[in-house]
Amino acid sequence: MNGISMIQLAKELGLSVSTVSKALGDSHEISAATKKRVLELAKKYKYKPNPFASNLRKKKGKQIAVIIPDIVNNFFALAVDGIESVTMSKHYDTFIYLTHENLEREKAVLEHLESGLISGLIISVCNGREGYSHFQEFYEATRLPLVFFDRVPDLLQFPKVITNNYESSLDATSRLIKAGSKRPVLVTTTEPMFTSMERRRGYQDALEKHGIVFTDDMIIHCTDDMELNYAILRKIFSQKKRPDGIFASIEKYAITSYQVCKDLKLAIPKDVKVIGMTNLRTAALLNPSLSTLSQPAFDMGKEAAGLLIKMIEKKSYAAANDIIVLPNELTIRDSI
Amino acid sequence: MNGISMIQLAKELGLSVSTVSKALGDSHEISAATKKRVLELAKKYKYKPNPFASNLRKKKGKQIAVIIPDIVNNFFALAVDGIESVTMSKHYDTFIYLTHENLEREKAVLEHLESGLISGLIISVCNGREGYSHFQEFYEATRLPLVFFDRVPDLLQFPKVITNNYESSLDATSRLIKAGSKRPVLVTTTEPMFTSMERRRGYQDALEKHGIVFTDDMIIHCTDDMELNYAILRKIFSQKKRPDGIFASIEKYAITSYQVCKDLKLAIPKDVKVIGMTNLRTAALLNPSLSTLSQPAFDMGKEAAGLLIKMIEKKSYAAANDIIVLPNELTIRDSI
DNA sequence: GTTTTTTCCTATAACGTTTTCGTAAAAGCA
DNA sequence: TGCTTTTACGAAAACGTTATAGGAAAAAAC
Repeated sequence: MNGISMIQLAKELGLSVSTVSKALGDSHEISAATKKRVLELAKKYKYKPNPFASNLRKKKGKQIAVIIPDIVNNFFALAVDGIESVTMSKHYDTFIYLTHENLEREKAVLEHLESGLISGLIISVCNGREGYSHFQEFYEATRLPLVFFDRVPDLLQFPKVITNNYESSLDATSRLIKAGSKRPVLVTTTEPMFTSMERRRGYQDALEKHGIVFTDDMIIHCTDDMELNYAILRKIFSQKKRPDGIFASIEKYAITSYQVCKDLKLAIPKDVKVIGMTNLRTAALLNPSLSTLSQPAFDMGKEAAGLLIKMIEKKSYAAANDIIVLPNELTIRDSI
Repeated sequence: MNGISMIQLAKELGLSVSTVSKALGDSHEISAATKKRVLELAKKYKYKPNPFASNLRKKKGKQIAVIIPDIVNNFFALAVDGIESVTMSKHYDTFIYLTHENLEREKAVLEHLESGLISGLIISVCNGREGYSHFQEFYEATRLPLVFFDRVPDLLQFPKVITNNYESSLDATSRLIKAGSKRPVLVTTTEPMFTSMERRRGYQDALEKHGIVFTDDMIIHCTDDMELNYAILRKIFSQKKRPDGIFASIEKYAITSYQVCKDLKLAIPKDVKVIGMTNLRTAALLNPSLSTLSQPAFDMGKEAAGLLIKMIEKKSYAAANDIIVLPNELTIRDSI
């Protein structure tokens, strides 16, 4: 703000503002000698172009936004890390907005961003599927490039970065069964999301593949309320005919499952085998170490940001309907 | 970008642009009737002021930046969560920059931000103490408000949000000793930071208070290299005269300590008592559950953002040298 | 009924860039 | 030489706001 402006540079150099601007932009219209003079003085005064003036005139800037449900979650933190690694290297600035699974908040952020503050947007949507129209509206209003990752709106035509949720869930469930589980349950969210539906599909197909009859009570719906989740799981695992396997499709549900088993004196993996969908670094240190299906969170962020910037810089229009699928990683530890 | 502008609003209303601007700004110079007309049309067209034009003219905007070493770390993630909760409610936009403990990167970000993109800055500095001059230079160049949190440059006069590292370390160490540890060690970083120095001071004073003679080898210096840390700790705990207590002053060192004890078949807490400085949510699920000294990360973020915005909006000049101290929380579990 | 004040609005100049267009001088070419 | 082309720059308009100064009409004051 307090720095020197192009006008002052021009004055001191005895040049016009437009010449200075072009020289700094390395335009072919400017002679090498002049460019050198300009650059040197600019360096001497540590000249930095005013981004507001520049963005205003060019009608776009090098700022993007990331909208995610939560940052206190290893998956999203890793994704942001991946995004930032790209935006940093490409000299973009990254805004961050947290929705905390609140649809109204998500809409509000989107509406706020219609002001044109940014040149592109990376999103992982919040829980629930009732409405995705605000994304469409945002796009209609701004025509700005949008990239979704992980939690994507399946019905909308936007570029997406996702994982092979179906295949890897099928795989994980199969491993539970092969390890001896006769009745593995799926612990998932009450909120219907594309990702969790895919995981469920993989889970059910694995059961079918191994000749296990699926019944509705094998899907355990948990919530955002950890206390309530504990109660739900405890009740189910206190039954005589309790499950002997858990595929926890959400990070925090694996932890609660562990707690319930510990408190009910159910031995893992003898009584209950567990695989958790999680990126927790402490998975290996739990007792027993937790087998995990982990998402390539950092790479998802990287891919999403790379795609977005490509779209912003129009190096590739083809990207518009790209769907990038990255593989989840299954790590078998002592819990199965 | 594609939205309607003030000029078009003015045209359609048969008013001048300045009238529209003032009406939208709820100026007293404009009659209630006119304000109503303007507001209604603005709403109808979903008018959003162009932030670049506005910021350019006003010479400031509602954007701030957060510079932190890492986001894949519960402490910083929580802090960002706290910051965002404030910036959201105050309608500020939050940029995020990660230094990954790289001083050059930190300097580069700061220099980039000298362009005037933001109106304020929240920082937790990266490892090492050799240079803090870039912060001073940034301030001289921009005169922008700056707030540090947790990892603060002790020698610079800026507002800070920290925790009672000294007192709580003294307390934690005392608990280790009272629990029976005759020779508790401090596992800390090689990088000299204000925070870790304070923790060390608390640790040493606790030893003295309980009549335990301190020797240099009771400070175990770990690095960023997890493998190396493992080797260092393993070597020390393999000795005949091994320590019987650990105060791990950095999150990840507690985990490594657990691993080493597990592999060396040292029972926690019988053979070794452990307290870790960490915000890990899984601390309670480790085997045995880890006693923690945790930082009020979310609140630190909240306080820092609140302070910053107060300074930006000049509601309080007095904030300039504020130091806010929040208490760490000691949670005793099974590891001592 | 004149002066003063208040009310409500407009004109215009910024803010610091980028871009379009114009043009003098230099260079190329026959 | 005279013509065209290229090179290297400048003038000025634009981007969409906000702030300052001013002014006409209405209201208030004397």
